[in-house]
Amino acid sequence: MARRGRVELRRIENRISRQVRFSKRRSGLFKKAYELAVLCDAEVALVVFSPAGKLYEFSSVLSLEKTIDRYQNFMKEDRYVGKHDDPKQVLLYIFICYYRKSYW
Amino acid sequence: MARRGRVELRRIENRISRQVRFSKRRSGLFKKAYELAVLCDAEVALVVFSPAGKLYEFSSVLSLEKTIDRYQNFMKEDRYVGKHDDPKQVLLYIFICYYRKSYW
DNA sequence: CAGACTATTTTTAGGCT
DNA sequence: TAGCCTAAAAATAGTCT
Repeated sequence: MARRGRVELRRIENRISRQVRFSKRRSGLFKKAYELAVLCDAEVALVVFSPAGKLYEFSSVLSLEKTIDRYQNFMKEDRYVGKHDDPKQVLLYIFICYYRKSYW
Repeated sequence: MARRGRVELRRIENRISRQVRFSKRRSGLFKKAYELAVLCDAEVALVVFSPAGKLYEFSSVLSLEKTIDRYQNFMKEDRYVGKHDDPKQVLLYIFICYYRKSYW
């Protein structure tokens, strides 16, 4: 019984195993995100789609306006500094819509 | 030496300790997010602001359009099902703008 | 800050319910 | 699916460099 060795970092082929692992590791990930936010006073946003298409999310910020303002300010500052010229950096935009639920 | 006991889940008051812990736990969190995405074939998006205001992000999806489409479809489906009537669920919108960087 | 070290805690794979 | 259990693996707090 118990695990047979170190886990290979690649897609789990068995569908059942994959779903069970997802459920377990998702709990761990959200707990870690929560702990990082509390312990280190960080602002954390996490969005996960399960293989089955279910949506899970975590946000350490209660006020959405606050986060939006922060992102917008971040954008402005970056534009002003002219970092867009750096070829190593890729500007990304994501629009997230989700439901707040309990996790654990 | 070594730790003196279990860690209390509350903000670390010492600024230096908080920054060191942030750096370490951030690495762990991003690693876990990456592993969840690979092992379980999940779509994961993670955004973290450090206490100092630096932005860190992870996305398991290469194509931004794909993620946007997924969110938009998710919204449409939810509206159609009429889940907005559930008082336990709170609709949230977040607009995220960030730079893609390497993490570890 | 970033890396090495290490005792200790935490997470987790696999099995079972 | 979700929860309990256990041995093994991984993460990490504190310290030093």
